[in-house]
Parts: sequence; structure tokens; C-alpha cells
Amino acid sequence: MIEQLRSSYGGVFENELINEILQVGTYKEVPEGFKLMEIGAYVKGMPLLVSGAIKVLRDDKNGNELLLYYLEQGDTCSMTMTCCMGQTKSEIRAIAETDTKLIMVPVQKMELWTSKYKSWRNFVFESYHNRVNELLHTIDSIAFDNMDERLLSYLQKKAEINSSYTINSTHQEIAYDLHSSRVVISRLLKKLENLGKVELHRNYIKIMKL
Amino acid sequence: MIEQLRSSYGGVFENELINEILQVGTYKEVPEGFKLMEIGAYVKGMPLLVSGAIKVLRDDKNGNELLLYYLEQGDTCSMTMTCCMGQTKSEIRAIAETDTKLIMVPVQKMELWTSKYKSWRNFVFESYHNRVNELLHTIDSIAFDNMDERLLSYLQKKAEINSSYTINSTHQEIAYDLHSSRVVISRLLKKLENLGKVELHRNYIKIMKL
DNA sequence: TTTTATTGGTAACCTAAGTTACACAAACTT
DNA sequence: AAGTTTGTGTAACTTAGGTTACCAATAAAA
Repeated sequence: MIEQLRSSYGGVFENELINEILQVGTYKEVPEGFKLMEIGAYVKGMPLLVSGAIKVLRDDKNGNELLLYYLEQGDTCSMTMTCCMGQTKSEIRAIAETDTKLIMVPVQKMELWTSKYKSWRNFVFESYHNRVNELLHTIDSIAFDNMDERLLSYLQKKAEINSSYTINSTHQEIAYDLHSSRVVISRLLKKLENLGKVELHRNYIKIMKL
Repeated sequence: MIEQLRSSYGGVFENELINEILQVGTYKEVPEGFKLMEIGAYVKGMPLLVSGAIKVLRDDKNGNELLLYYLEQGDTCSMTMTCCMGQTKSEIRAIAETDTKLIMVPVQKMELWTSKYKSWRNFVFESYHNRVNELLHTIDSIAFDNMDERLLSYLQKKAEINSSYTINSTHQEIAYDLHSSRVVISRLLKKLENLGKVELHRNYIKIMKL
């Protein structure tokens, strides 16, 4: 756990804080698909991502999802923090996108760290700021872009997150993330294939041009 | 300024902090329509709202707007803070929705206050948290609701902000806020009128039922 | 008063995207 | 091997909402 923490957060946190995290934090490895947070659940701790990626989703009233953004190495779920302080429930669902390594920090310590460590304060503020900016870009894409543009940037982001030009998703899964329907996604993917931008296969998609 | 600050923030900030704010803050009254922040601009200070309301907007690539949320009494633009720390540009535009009274706090002091005052830390964290939640609800409405539902909740929110059942907007102005077109808004408003939910007039709309 | 600009109503049309339905192939069960 | 499930392609249709165009009413300017 020491190496993990140092390599991902050594440049961010001072040594004393690193030591405190080592004492109270618990190291976790979760497999792809693991549900880390459910809507309406109370929050128990704050995750510090060491490796892998977590996708953060929102539900509509019918239980259909919409992908908001991904958390990656060095990120945290900043909302967690004020959730704990205010004892409010989670507004989002979080699922491991890939196999993921993270350190869970219990809530109790965090208020103390906030007054004690400047690096912790900056980390939390910056995290909030990043999340707000990601939400703004999510809004841009939903409000201003057509489905084909959204689909393309979804595929690109997914390729980036998985560091691979091969995306192992079915059309149905993509439709869930984009809050669309399978037929629409198949249609647009076929259009992208005709444009030479992707290559379609059963259960996976190859991205040709970025 | 003392009374303004005490009545809006007396319960939130400790006395010592209130005094500090009085020393470095500047009191401002801005009229309806006043532009407080432009996209791409650098941020000079953090606003503490005393009364009135500010609407926060986002632009698409063609310069068309979309209303994100309103700031009201007791709110602040939390993004301002990390904008200043990181020297990044504003991602949003802010316009006074009504005549508004506010206190501008220069950025320099804020980092100090963050370590010195617990109430300030909590205020900033809570502000971020509220903003994230508002953005989530904005996303809900854009991604999950039809235009008629969005229009109705827009009118309701606007009535609430202006504390009046009479909304002084043209159809075109509403269309801008909802990132739609005038014809569509007129069409849907007429439908709402036929349902007995609103009464249409030139330059204003009366809300009948909430 | 006559002209001009602003605002709202409505029709006709177009397009993106959601829906239903069905065919077919690959990949599993048994 | 036969049946079943899962994933994909495609056609036909529907609908929300964007676009263009034009008219009428009101308000402001000349």
C-alpha cells in the first residue's frame, strides 16, 4: 500500500499526511463491474484512486442510466466528503469500469485533515473543481451535440480509459450509458463504420481513426 | 454593509471572520441584467450574495446559451475560488436576474481563511456540494425531460426567484434560457395555456397553477 | 398620423431519434 | 446435433422539436 500511495499521491500530499492515510486507510482491489456506490446509499468513506477507472452514473425516474464521467488515477469522489459532513445520501451510482485499486479513507479523519493539511484542502477543492468542470462538459454534450457526436466522443473516451482501440461493449451497453436505445446506437455505429471510423464485430468495436 | 452581512451570514460565519470580511470586502449593488462574469474571463473576487438572484449560463460553440442554475441569498460562486487558486478562466457567464446586493471578497484572503476558519471551509465545501447537486438536476432535466416539462419547471423556478406569479419575459428570452427556439416555446406555452396552467400576454406570463 | 420594430400565433415542412417488429448469425446449453 | 439465448442489422413507422415563412397586433419612433 505504501508504494501505491507514494506513486499516485506522493507529489500531492506531504509525508505526514501520507503516514496518516497509511494508518487509517484500507487498501482495496475491486474487479470490473463492482458497484462502489449506489444512489440513495449513505457514504462511509472517501476513495483515493490508485489505478483503474470508475464510471459515475445518474438514474432517471424509470431506472435508466446516463454516464456522467469517469474517475481515474489520482481522482477522488469529492462529493463523498460533503455527503458525510451533511449526512446526505448519494446522488449517483459508481461502478468500476476496469479492475481498480483504491484506498478508502474513513470520513471521521477528513474534517481534521482539512484544517491540518494544506495539501488535503487543495486536493479536495481541486477535486470538486474538476468534477464541476466534467459535469459542465457532460451538459455541453447532452444539450448541444447530436447523438452521433456523443457516440463518437464516448468511444474515444472509452478507448482512452481502457488504453485500447478495441472496445468490449455491446450496442445495448453503449445505449445504456448514453441514455439511448440499442437500435439507434446500432444505426449510428453502422454509419460510423461506413465512414471508416470504426470496425464493428460481435461484442467488440475497433476504433480506426481518432 | 454590517447589517447586510449579519442578516445573511451571521449564522454561518463566526464574528471574527465577519469582521475580516467587513475590512476587505466591498459592498456592491448591481441592477437586473448586469453581467457579473463572462466566459473566459479571469476571476478577481468571490461574491457573497446578500439579496437578489444571479443566473448562471453556459454557451455552446455558436454562442447560444443554456441556463444552468440560479444563485440566491447566502450562495456564492464556489467555482470562483478554485478558479483563482489555479488561475484558470471562468467556464460560465453570470448575469443578475434581479437587482442584486452582494459583497465581493478579494481572492488573496481566501486561502488564509480556509486554514483559519472552520466556518469558511464548511461554507465553501457546502457551496461546491450545492452547485454539484444543482448541475445534476440540470442534467436530469435536459437528458430525461421533454421540452414541455422543462418549460413548466423553468416558469415555476422563475416565479419563485422573482417571488411573483407574473413572469416578465418574452418567448424569445425563454427560448434562449432553455436553448430552444422561439416558435417551439410559443407552441408549448399555448399548450400550457389551453391546459389552464398559464395565461399569456405580451411581454409577460401569468402562472395560474403550480 | 404614418412608419417601423418588436412580439406572438400558426401553418407547413424537415430531421433526429425513439419504437416495434422481425430476420439472421454467433455462441451457449443440453 | 438440436434448441435456446444473445447480439446485430434493417425496415417501417411515430413523434418531439427545430426551421422557414408569413400574418397580425402592439408599441415605439418619426
